[in-house]
Amino acid sequence: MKNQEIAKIFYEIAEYLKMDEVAFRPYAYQKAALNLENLEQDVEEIYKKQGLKGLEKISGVGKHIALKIEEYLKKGKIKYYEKLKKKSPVNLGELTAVEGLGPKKIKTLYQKLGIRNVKDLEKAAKSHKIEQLFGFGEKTEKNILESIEFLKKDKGRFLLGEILPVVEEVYGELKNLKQVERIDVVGSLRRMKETIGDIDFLIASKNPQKVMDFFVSLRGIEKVWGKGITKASVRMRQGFDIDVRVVSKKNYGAALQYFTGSKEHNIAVRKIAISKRFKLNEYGLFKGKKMIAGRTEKEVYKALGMDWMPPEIRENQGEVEAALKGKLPNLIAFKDIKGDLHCHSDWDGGENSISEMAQKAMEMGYEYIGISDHTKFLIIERGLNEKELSEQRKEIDKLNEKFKKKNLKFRILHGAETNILKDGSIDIKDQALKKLDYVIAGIHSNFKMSKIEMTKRMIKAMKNPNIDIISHPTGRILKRREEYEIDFDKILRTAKEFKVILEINSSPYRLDLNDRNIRRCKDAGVKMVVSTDAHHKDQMKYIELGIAQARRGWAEKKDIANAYPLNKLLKDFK
DNA sequence: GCCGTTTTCGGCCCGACTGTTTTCAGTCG
Repeated sequence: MKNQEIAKIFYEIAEYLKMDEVAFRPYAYQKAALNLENLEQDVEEIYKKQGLKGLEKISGVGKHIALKIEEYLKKGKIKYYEKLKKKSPVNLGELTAVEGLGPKKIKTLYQKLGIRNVKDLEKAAKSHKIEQLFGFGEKTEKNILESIEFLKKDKGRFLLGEILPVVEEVYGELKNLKQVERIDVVGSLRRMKETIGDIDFLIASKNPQKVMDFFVSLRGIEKVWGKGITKASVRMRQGFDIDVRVVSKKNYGAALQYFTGSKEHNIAVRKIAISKRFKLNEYGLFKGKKMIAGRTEKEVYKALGMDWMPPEIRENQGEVEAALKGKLPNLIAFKDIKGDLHCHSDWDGGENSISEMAQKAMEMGYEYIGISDHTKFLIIERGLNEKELSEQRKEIDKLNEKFKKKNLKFRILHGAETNILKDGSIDIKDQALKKLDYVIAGIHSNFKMSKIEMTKRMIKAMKNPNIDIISHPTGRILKRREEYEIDFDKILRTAKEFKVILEINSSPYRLDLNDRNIRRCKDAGVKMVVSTDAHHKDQMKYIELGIAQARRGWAEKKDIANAYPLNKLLKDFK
């Protein structure tokens, strides 16, 4: 599927146009990119079946952009984009990721200092060439260096949500090969880590050579690092590597266990094997030369006196001990989720109407959806004021009335994602908050406060008797922005005392709370909610990412508020 | 460059914050 690739190019075109101070056109490209990104159908399929007319039906795509999509599908590149790139040959993806750098500053840096990428940027900053530029200064230079340091830490890792669609595609193609008896995603992807270094597949086959030949001929491969009889490694066009390993069926379970990891988990498990005078490797569990387990993962763990455990918790964080004692947690799963409580509608500039969002929620098998649009402080997101909230209520009541008449067991809850202002107050009056079914509060401004001030600010908001949920509690953006400074233990104590629920935000760019904080939350007895923060109905599918992090944090059904049926949930809300 | 219960032109989300340029451009959300 080329949707993401084309979207990425359109985003870059938008940035190039902004560099040249072109008005409005950048936003047209951005909008087209957003809609392509969230499109469920393959844009290539649409083009094959309906041609240019079909492309133009995509929201935000008109005649000219449709032609550019066609050009990419036919020739693999877009002339217009190549021309822009030639004019300013800078690595936009890299440079815009640096905090404080936008198209204008990037343009100046290129024109005055010839800076094309982060490497050039770092060199210039370290030799204090940047602070001398007009419009730049000492602080900007320092911030640039700090931001580069942060980006370096995450280098080479990709977001789980970015990679999953590619994985599904490759998985599907390999699975269809008749020589493939079994195939699994292994490694950190099977463990659903928030960022992924590379993609690993394990395959069972009697004819490894055939599988290898097929694998290295897949579409989208840029370079083959190595190809042997049972092992191959390639670089994909999108910049990450895929490794494939083929084993025979009788070793499959042991290999699955071995390649899933984590390394720390495997070391702990192997120590147990040694203590029982066994040897564990990727081919099986051995007593002397005799293989005593290896066909399935379960068999391997069982032979070691352990229960099988979900991949998400294999991080040597106590799961080995729990598995030995038969005390593994019963992890939350998608089937337990009854509704999504953080969804935006077109009232605040989201893509879909309340009714469309509700429809999607029903399709997902939910009992309820919570509409929680931004409130007035966030002007850019068309935040709602008190009056608009009460108008929105009327629309929601009407829709609920309709569902009742149709005997549908489904309900829309009226919430809001309010803003925690600098002093900890909420941007909506208490009177209006009381009328909502529930209230979310989140920090969307002033991220760089001292730890003490930030903790005070958050706690003040949590003590507001109308606040039920804190959204994206640590404020991080993966690979982009660090968490703000906050005393998380104090936050947990306050959450417990004032019965505030903390959100696990499922956006692929946030995943906030993260796995470790989820575990802390659970251990502190604080309730959580898994939400998507969807600004488009198709983003509701990201719930899987949030659930995966919840599982990594050992969360069970009882820990997750939106695993509760509606009546119990409403009782818990203030 | 897109879009249309003000439809083929004329709009298109805009205020706060930061750092630096002493009056505001650029970035962020």
